[in-house]
Amino acid sequence: MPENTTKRQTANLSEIAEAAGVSKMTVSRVLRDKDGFSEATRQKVMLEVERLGYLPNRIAAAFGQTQASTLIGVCVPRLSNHFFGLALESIDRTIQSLGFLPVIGSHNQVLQDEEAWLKSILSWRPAGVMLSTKHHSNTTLQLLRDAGIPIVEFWELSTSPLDMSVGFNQFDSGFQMGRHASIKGYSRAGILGASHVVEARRPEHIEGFIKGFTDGGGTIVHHDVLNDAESFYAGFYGTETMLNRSESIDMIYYQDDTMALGGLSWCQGKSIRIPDDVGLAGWGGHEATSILRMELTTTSIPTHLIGKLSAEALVRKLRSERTEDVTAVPTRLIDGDTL
Amino acid sequence: MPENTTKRQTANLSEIAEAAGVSKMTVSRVLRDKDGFSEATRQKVMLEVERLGYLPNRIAAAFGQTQASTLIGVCVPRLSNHFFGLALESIDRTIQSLGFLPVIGSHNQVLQDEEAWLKSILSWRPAGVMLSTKHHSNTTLQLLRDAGIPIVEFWELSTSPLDMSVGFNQFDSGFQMGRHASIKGYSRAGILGASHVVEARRPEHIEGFIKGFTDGGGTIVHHDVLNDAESFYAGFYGTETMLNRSESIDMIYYQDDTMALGGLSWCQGKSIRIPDDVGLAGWGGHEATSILRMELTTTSIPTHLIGKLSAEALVRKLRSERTEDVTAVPTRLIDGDTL
DNA sequence: TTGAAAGCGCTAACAT
DNA sequence: ATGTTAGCGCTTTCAA
Repeated sequence: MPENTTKRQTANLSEIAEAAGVSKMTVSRVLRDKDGFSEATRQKVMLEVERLGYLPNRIAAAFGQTQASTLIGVCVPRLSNHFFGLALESIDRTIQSLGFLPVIGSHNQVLQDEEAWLKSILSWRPAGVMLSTKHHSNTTLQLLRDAGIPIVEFWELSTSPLDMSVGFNQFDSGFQMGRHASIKGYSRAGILGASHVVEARRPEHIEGFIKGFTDGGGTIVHHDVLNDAESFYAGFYGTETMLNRSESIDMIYYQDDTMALGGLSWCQGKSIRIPDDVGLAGWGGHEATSILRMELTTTSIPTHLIGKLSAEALVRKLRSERTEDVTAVPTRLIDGDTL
Repeated sequence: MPENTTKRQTANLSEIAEAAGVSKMTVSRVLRDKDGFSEATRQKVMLEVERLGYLPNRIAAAFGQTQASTLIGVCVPRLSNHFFGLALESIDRTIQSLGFLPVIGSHNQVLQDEEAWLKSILSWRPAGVMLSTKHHSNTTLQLLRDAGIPIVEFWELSTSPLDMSVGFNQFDSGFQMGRHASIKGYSRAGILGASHVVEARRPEHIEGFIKGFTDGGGTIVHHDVLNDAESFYAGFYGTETMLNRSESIDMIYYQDDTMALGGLSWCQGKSIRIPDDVGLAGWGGHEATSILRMELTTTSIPTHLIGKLSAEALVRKLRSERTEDVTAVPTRLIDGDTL
C-alpha cells in the first residue's frame, strides 16, 4: 500500500544511534568501516541496524560530497541491440561488483537524445559516465567539460578521447574485410546498411570496407541504407531489392550480422549459391550464426571484454588509480564459408 | 581533465539568484514553473540560467522531499535477452518522456541478485520500481513494503500483485499451445528449456503447455533443461540430443523462439521434415523468424505494449491519478507451418 | 574511541 | 509577486 504522502519510511542514522546509545557519527563510522570505534560498539550498532532494517540514504550521503555519488551513467544507441545488450550485461555486472550503480540510457543515434539523457543524468551528479559513440553535440561536450567527472568512451576506439577510451578500431575492422574480399577476387560489391534515423552518420566499418575494397581495385556498385533498424528482416528484403537490380554484383557487405543472416536466408530461399553466385560478409559476430550449416564470414567483436575493461577503467580512475587513457581491444576477421 | 577533488563545478540556485538580483526561492519557482513570479522576473532569471549553464541538482531536490525523486528502478532478468531488450526500450522511452529517469538493473533469475539490486536502488530513494518477475525473496518483499512506493510487476501478469501488474497470462500462453498441439494430433512431446541457473523456477508457459497437452491426452516424453542461457545454439544442440534418443517424439516445445530457431535449423540440416516428421513450437515472437521460408508456430508477446503500459501505470500512480491495479495484455498464438 | 557542530542545495511553509 | 526560515540525513572537521 504505497503511501508517498508520508515523509519518511525507513530508519535513519539518528534512530540507530539512539537505539544503540551512541552518536550518529559513531554509527556512520561503523557503517562505512572507517576506524574509530571498538568491536563492542560495532556489535551494538550492527545489531540495531539489523533490527531496524536500516537502509542507507545515498541521496543524503551524496548531497554535498561530490565524490560520494555512486551513480555511473551509461549510454548506448539502443537497448534492444544484441551487441550492446551483451556489452551492457558485462558493464552492469562489473560496475555493480565494484560498488557503483549503473544508470543506463539510450540515444537512438540522435545527438540531441544523447544530450537530453546527459543533462538528465548529470543532474544526479554521477561519479562518471560511459558513452558509446565518438561523436557528440557541442552542448554535450560542454556539459561533459563542466561536469568535470571521468568519462569513458567505449565501443569504437577514440585515439584522442575526451578522457578515456576502450574499444576497437571500427574503421579498420571494415577495412580488413574490404581487403580480404578484394584478395579473394571479389570486385563488385553492394553495401547494405540500415538506420531508422535519416541523417545518421555512416558507420566507420562501412567506410573502412569501402577503402579496403576500392584500394584493392574493387568497385562499390550499390550502397543502400534502409530506413529501418538493423534487423534480420531488413537484411532479408534489402538483399532482395539489391539483387533484383540489373547491375551484377559479386558480393554484399552488411552493416551487421543480423542483416547478413537475413540476406543469407533470402539467397538460400532463391537457391542462390553462396559464395559462388554471391559472397556475403557481416559484422559483429552474432550468436545466431552458430546454427547455420555454413559459417558466416564476419568480424567478431569482443562485446564482453569491452564492457568489462571500460567499466574497470572508469572505476580505477574514480579511485585515482593508474589507468591507460586508450585501451584497444582486437576484433577478429572470421574467414567463413560465405565469402 | 576530470577533477573530482574540487568541491563544486556547476552554478547553484544562490548564484543564479544573486546574478539575477532576486531570491533563491524566486529562481526555484521559475525553474519549476510554479506560479508566483512576473514575466519580467522569469526572463531575468532564465537569462542567468542560460548564461551560467545552470544544471539543477536533483540530489539536493530529492533530499528530504521523498516525492521529488525522479528515479524509477527497473529490473529485468537479463539485459541481453532479446524480448526484455524490446520491453526495456519501450519502458525507457515512456519513463523519460514522462519526466523520470529509469535505473535499469538485472537479476539473472537469482532471487538474491534481485534483492541486492533492490537494496542498491532503494538506497537512492526512487519514486517507484518496476519488477519483471512474480516471485521474490522474503527480504525483497519486506524491503518493498518498507519502501512504501508504487510498484509495477510487469511481463508475467500477477492477479494478486504487490501493488500493480501489467502483463500477459504466461501459463495460459503455454496452455493454449499445448491444447493446439494436442488438437492437431500430436501426442508425444519433448520440451526443451534452458537456464544458466540450476535451481531456477520452471517458466509458467512450460507448465501451461504441459497441462494443455496432457489434458488433451498427450504425453511429455522428455523435458530437458540445458544448463545454458536460452540461445540459438542451445536450441540447436539441445534438439540434436533430444532427437537422437531412442524414444520417438512427434513434437518439441521450446522455451523461446531463439531455441526453436536453433532447433529448426538443426532439423533442416538433417533433412528432417517439419512438421511431418517433427512439429516445432516456440514462444515469444522473435523478429528473426521473419526471414524463414516457413512461419514458426509460436506465441507472440507484445513486448512494446507491456513496456509502455507498465511505465504509464507507474507514473499515473505517482501522480495520484486513477489506475487499474491489474492490466492484462493479450498474447497471440501464431499458427504457423512448423506444427 | 567518541561526540558536537556546521553545512551541502534545495523546497515547503510561512511571512510580507 | 517575492523573500525568509528551517530542515531533510549524512559526512567533514574539529574538539574532547
